[in-house]
Amino acid sequence: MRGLIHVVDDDMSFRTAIERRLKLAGYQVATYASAHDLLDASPDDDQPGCILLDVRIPGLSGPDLQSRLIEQGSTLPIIFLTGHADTPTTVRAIKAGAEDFLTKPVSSELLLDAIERAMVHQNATRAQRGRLETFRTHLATLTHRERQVFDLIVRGKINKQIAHELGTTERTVKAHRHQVIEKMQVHSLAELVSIAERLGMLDTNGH
Amino acid sequence: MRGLIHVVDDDMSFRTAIERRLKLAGYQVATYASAHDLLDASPDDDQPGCILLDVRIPGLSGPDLQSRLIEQGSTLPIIFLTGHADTPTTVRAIKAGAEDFLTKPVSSELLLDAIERAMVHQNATRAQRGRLETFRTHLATLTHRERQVFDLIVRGKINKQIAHELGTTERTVKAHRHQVIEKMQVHSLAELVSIAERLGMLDTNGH
DNA sequence: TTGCATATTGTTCCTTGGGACAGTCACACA
DNA sequence: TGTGTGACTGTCCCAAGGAACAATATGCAA
Repeated sequence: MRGLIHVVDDDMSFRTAIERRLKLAGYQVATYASAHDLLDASPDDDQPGCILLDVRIPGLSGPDLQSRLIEQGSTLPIIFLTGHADTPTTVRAIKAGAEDFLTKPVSSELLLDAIERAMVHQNATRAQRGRLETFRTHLATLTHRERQVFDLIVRGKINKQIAHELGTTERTVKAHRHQVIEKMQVHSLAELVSIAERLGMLDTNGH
Repeated sequence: MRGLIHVVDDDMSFRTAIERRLKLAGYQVATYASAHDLLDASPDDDQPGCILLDVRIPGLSGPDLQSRLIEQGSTLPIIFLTGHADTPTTVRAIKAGAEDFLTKPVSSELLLDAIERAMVHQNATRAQRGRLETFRTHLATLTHRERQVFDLIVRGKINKQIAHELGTTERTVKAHRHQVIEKMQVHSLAELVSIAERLGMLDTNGH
């Protein structure tokens, strides 16, 4: 089992043919006749796999589906595979983060190469995403006050300043600060800042 | 003066025509008959502007020139403008960071829109790049020892640990640490970590 | 009403960070 | 040989972070 390929195409004979080729290469395959069919199935984001997507399909178009998936936070790589490639559509798709854009008919070599790249890429980002997810989860457990303290800590404020800004005492800030490093499960201020930076919580100007 | 557009195309009549159109729109224009001509001129990276680039040109091709410029650290936005757009070339160009990929003939509206987007994008990244450049400059003034201390500081190590790892005393580390915050011109550990993170100096795993 | 979470604050003690002041040693360069 | 720089180290002292032990007040849910 090397991964699950989601094939979205309205042409049933094409779906059947591509499914056969992909299964021969060792992949699992799920086929969908429309974008909505895939949305309804809401494929697992974290499992190895990718989406093979036609551009022109009845109902929601390929790029439309791409937009939806992005909105939903999906990170399944998308490979477009279409018989009608025009430059603006290609550009938009790639800019929106599509893994590749291929034209029918496609050689097995090209297709499998693209899929392999997609898998590698997905793999590389999965771990990273997992860590960020963990951070966000921990962050969500902070109370409002703790979160305020967190924000000021990672901006380099010292307890005295934080206490002043929040209209409380240094002692109280210490208590919250303790809770923050506890809940975020870090061992140093440096880790906390690093996390905040990765989550885009620090202004690019900042200092 | 809204910006300087570098037009690279082997077709002189095209260069002349596009130059006229761009100047009408208020842009400055520099034209080049080949990729090497542009490389020789080595256009200013920080000035507002972008590159209008044909794909098929004698000698170094458009995508080849793009690669070269990327290697050289150029950040001038590149807009491809070609009469022969094929999907693989389009995909590669956009993936490599091209701002847009247009086909000849191009309407003034499309072209000027693309240029405007390129300028906005360049503007947004220029400030960010400037800051990073400043950081790198400061970083370069650190001595070897200071740099070692820097690396350990931003990983959350405390002076005692740093001293142990470097086989020196806590007092010495303090001295280097002082130099580091001095030379990097920051006011807190948080800032230091933030900078290190932005410069990609912290492992994505790290902790 | 009772129990829990949250926010708050205090005292004491220890560790860590950081400034001030001072000094040694090695090495490269004029 | 004198000068400068970088690395190294020491003492004294103060500021800041953090743990331990303790306590009060509020509001919400079982």
